[in-house]
Amino acid sequence: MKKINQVYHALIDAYGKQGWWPVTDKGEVFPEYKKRKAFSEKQMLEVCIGAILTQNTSWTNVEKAIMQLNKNKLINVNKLAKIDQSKLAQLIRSSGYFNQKAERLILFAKYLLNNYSGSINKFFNKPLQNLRQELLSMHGIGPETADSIILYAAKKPVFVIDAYTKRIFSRLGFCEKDISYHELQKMFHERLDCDFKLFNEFHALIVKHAKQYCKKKPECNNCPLNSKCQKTYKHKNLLNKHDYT
DNA sequence: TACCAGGTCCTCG
DNA sequence: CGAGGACATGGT
Repeated sequence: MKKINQVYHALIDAYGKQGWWPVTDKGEVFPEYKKRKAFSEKQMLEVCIGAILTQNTSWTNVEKAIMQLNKNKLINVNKLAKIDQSKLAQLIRSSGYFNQKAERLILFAKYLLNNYSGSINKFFNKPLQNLRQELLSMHGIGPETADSIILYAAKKPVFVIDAYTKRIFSRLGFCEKDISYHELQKMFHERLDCDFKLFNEFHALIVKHAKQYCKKKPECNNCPLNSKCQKTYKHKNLLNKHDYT
């Protein structure tokens, strides 16, 4: 079995299934995505919104913002496309960078409205690569946000790379810490079965593990990947900050 | 108190 | 290209 699969199974054993993406329902934020047969348009839009709002921001801050949007019935393409930008910015204040993000949400909604009659389903009903190119062409949507939307909202198989992925897999010795987004994504695509459920679960586990053990300042005691890690940080108290990578 | 958090865009060299 | 800065809140 490939080493990368061993890492996946070790994470599953340690944390169990994560069941991402977190979605809200009736204005409440649920920590887990309940097993539904298919996302509604509203739920898909909420994932897209969450993907944009969580750019370099903690998810708890994003949850507060999404609850505000829910309260104001703004998880809706038509309404988002029309709302005053400064008003939207205040509603999503908790998610940080609120002026930028308000602009990005409105641009995203307007794009759907102008090109797909506001239908996310229509937009997602495109080949993965075309969808990805279109997402990347939008202002404010870079590779991670695009891939999060493709994987968690459109449910198509692309591996999401984020700061956590780089941190964990460089520490494991799979790559350099400054590897490019594209290169690291290629590593996962070449080594894993092309299965959106696998990509979904794996990435969610990476986030879980990065928050629990493989933090910026790693806590290597009892780390479930300890035996597979090249950097055990056994003497972490003696390390300088720059050695944490 | 300072640092951190599921990035992206812009500007410069 | 790539490095560096701007964007901003809330939790620890």
